[in-house]
Amino acid sequence: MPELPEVEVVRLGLRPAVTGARVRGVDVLDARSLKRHRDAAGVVKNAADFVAALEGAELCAPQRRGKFLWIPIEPARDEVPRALIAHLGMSGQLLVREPGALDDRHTRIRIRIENPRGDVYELRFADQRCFGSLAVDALVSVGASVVPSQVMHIARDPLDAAFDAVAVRNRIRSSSRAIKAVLLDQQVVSGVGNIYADEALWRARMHWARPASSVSARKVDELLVHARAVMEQALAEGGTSFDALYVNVNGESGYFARSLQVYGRAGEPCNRCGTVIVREPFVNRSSYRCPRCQRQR
DNA sequence: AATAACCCCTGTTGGC
DNA sequence: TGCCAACAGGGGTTAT
Repeated sequence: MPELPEVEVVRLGLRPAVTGARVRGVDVLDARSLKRHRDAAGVVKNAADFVAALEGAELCAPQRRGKFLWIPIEPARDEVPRALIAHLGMSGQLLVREPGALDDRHTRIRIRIENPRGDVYELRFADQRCFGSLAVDALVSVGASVVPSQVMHIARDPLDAAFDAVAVRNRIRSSSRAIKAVLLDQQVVSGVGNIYADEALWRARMHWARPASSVSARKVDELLVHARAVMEQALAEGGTSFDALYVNVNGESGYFARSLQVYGRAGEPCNRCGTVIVREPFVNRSSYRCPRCQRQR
């Protein structure tokens, strides 16, 4: 999927179009894209309920934690605060289009909005693989923050001002799992996916399979600094696009793919030492690393 | 409790 | 040319 930088690019793109806008109509073309639209017991609610929850709603500025995106709804009196939440999964896109613009492939849901200036846009959720979803979810308070109930268990991400690097480092080091598996665990640190995990590990010169508990505190701190740095850099370059699956709200690709050091570069030389990058199986996916810079030890 | 295995989907690509 | 397996950036649930 879109990982943190890609989701943040989408959030920034949505902001001017949706902040203060009012929902004028909703079309659910494929209810599979509402699998996260559930009641408190976790039972999926129907499309009509989703539409009713959004019709006429006033949207606030979009928020993000890790790879989750949400748009709080201005609450009516005596109503539970709620938000339109989005997870892009592996192939989800949120596009802002002019009304009547040419159809986007795999469009599953359309939301027509009108902003305070009277501009009308069509917010489109397109998703090839249907791993992503939209939903309307209750907002709940967790400590100092307010997040959708489905995001409660998601840890803060490295770009969050309240990210506690020391606590996260200690949590990482308390696990016997492979360091990469822990880095990908959204309940430990959120926002990092397969691409940026590999890139951060390369920058830290660390083998993905090292037991997290065997890595020194200093090295874990370093790894987290690299994870944050690589995601910030990717964000500045508009995110990573390998193909047309990840795009911003205008349907445009990001430029960070050209800056990747290991991900997707099997057979190519490491830019640090010239050794050929290898691809290794890792939980039904792949890990890329430099065999010389990132040795297991 | 923590961890591993498997599930959800569709489309593209590369080897035979 | 055609077929089929492998693969693709996700999270969640179930089993161990």
